[in-house]
This record gives sequence, C-alpha cells and structure tokens, in this order.
Amino acid sequence: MALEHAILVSLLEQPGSGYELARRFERSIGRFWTATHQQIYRVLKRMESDGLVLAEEIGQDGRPDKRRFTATGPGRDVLAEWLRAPVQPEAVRHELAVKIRGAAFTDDAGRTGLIGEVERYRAEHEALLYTYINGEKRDFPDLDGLDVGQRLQHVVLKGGIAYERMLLDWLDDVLDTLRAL
Amino acid sequence: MALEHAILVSLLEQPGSGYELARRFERSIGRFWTATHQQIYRVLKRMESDGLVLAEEIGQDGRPDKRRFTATGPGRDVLAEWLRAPVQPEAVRHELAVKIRGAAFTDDAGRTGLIGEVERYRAEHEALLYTYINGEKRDFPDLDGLDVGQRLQHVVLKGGIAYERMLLDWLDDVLDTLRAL
DNA sequence: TCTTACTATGCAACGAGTTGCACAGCAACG
DNA sequence: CGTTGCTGTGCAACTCGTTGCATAGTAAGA
Repeated sequence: MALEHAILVSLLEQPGSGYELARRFERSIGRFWTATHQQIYRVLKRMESDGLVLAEEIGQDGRPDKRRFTATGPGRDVLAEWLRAPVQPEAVRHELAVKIRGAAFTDDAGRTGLIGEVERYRAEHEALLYTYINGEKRDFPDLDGLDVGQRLQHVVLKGGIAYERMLLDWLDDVLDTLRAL
Repeated sequence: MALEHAILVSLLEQPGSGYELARRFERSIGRFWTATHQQIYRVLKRMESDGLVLAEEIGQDGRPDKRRFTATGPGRDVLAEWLRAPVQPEAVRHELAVKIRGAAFTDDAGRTGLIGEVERYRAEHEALLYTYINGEKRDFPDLDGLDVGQRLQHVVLKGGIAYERMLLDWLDDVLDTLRAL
C-alpha cells in the first residue's frame, strides 16, 4: 500500500488539505500514482491516528474550514524505511494489449471499431505528451540551478515524456498492423 | 474487470485447464495482464456458471484429473462486445517514481540504498528485455507468412520490447541524476 | 433564478486482488 | 526415506480501490 507513501512525499514537498492533495493527485502526482479523494481522506485518517501526519484546523471566510496536513518525524521515518525496501514488481494491467490480441477473434466490423478506439486512445496520449512538454518548459526553463527536489521531479517528468513518445510510436505500429489485416 | 476477457482471449488462442492458464499468465499473457491461480479459478467458476466457458473433464493417469476449458459462443460475444467498448484510462501505479521523488527527503545513506535498488531493478528489466528479444527470434523467425493471430501477438510483443528499451534508457538517466545529487 | 462549478469533507457498499493455507498424487534427487 | 518440485484444484480472510451518495456554503453565468 504505497498510497500512504505517495501522500507523505506530496506533503513533504508541500503541506496541504485532503482536498488539495486530491487535486495534486489529479495533476502532478497522478502521473505516476492515481487516487480519488475518498481514498485519500480514508488513508489520511489512518495516517493521522498512526501519527504519520499532523492536522491543523484552519478557519476560512466564506468557505468550509479545512484541515491542513503536515508530515511528522515518524512520517519521515516511515518514508525513509520504505525507500530502503525493494521496489515491488509491478502488476501489469495493459488492457489495450489484451484487446489487440483479442482482435484475432472478432469480425471486420469489430476490428474497424477497435481501430477507431486505438486512434482515440492515441490522440489522448498525444495531448498528454504535449501537456508534459509544456509543463517541462514552464517548470524547468533553466536546467542548471535546480535544487535537489526539482532535479528529481524533472527526471520523473522526463520518464513520463519518454513513455508517451514510446507509446505513440508503438500505437502507430499497432494501427498499421490492424489496418493491414 | 478485464481478467474475464484476458481469459477468453487466452482460451480462444488455445483451450486449457485452470492450471495451464495460470502458467500462461506467468509467461506470455502475464506480460500485459497478471493474475494468480486463485483468481483464475474463481473467475473461471463464475464464467462457467455464466456460460462463457465450457469445461470438460479429462482423466489422466498418474495425475489428478483436469478440467479443460473452452470459450463458448456467448463467450465470444462477450469478448466482441468488450472490444467495441472504449479502452478504460489505466490506473497508473509507478512505485519507483514515487520513491525517486521521495529521495529528496532522505539522507545520503538512504539515497545510496535507493541507487542500489534502482540498479537491481534495471538488471531485472534488462534480463526481461533479452527474454522478449529471444522470444521474438524463436516465435517469429519469419515475419512474412504470419497468420492474423501471430501478427497481433507479434505487435504486442514489440510493444513490450519498446517499453523495456525506453525504461532502461530512463533508468540510466535516473541513476545519473541520483549519483550527481 | 436556476444551474453549474468549485471548495471541503466524509460514509457505505461493493468488487477486485492478494495472501495464506489446504488437499492430492507423482517424480526425481540426495 | 525424506525433501523438493510439479501438476491440479480450491477456500477463507483480508486489503485495497471504485462507485454512489451526502452535506454545506460560495460564486459565476445563462
């Protein structure tokens, strides 16, 4: 259960409320770890009772109060311990690959439909690639003079960019194959 | 729940017992969809009662009997319907990326440990890449004269190869960054 | 004014996946 | 003879993640 650790990293980078965390998971962190707000609140509650995070109540005008979370010393320790542990072999769930192999067992209409789906999927990931590239230009305009945290954030972002480029090339290959059947 | 569909694809490619399916999920299919035998038996049971697969008892000498499963007509229909449905946006869970960003909040010893972990991870994926490349040479020596199913299996395998190559390049980038901190 | 969208938190039920264990017989090795 | 490993099937408990819903106030636009 690494959601706990992803939350710790995010809170160490910047303390924030459950709501703010949920928004970060939609954007930056969500590129490599997704979570809904329901999940985040549930885990935050457990982390609070375990002493990994500390909440302070912040009253706001015109809006509901919020609870701003910060990682504690024990929270840092738990994170450090997790960093030392082996990377778990990830559970691969590549739906599109299953569908492509499944295309051998459908008719022409089914294959045409799948080609349309792959095209849509490709367009989505192309847009994502441009989002990443724009984010790189915006957040890392000067590659010298980055601090430790920024250099690490940047190398992770470069991983996302490399993945999307690879995926787009492969999807072109897939489309050629499907069209040539 | 696409495990059902991954099982249908696998059974259409080749009927087999729960045990055989589990072994396939460890190898070929497992490259893009992982599942344990417990999960497979449970889902097979449900699929059987839903009429998506048919079991025939096969007595064996010197071994326990086995139940050989085949996809039925309704099974094919369910698969065809799923192929027409949009590809679900996948839930990204990239533990290593979280750890890399977490490295900003640990000490030198923690970073050294992480570097070792990344190296181990890299070695694993390098071995996987060679497994894929050898599999490609073995199973697709002649790229002309492949049937529909083989061409689709090959393009999926090429995706795995492209992914591993991209990953290795990125991990080298990560290692350079971690070492330079 | 009504609807939509945003901030902010949370519960309840369900479904899927993981982990641990169990049974059963055979084959091969030391 | 005991251990390990393979074939073959399965249950039970647990954790994790998803989906749907609820509350509550503010702000902006049709």
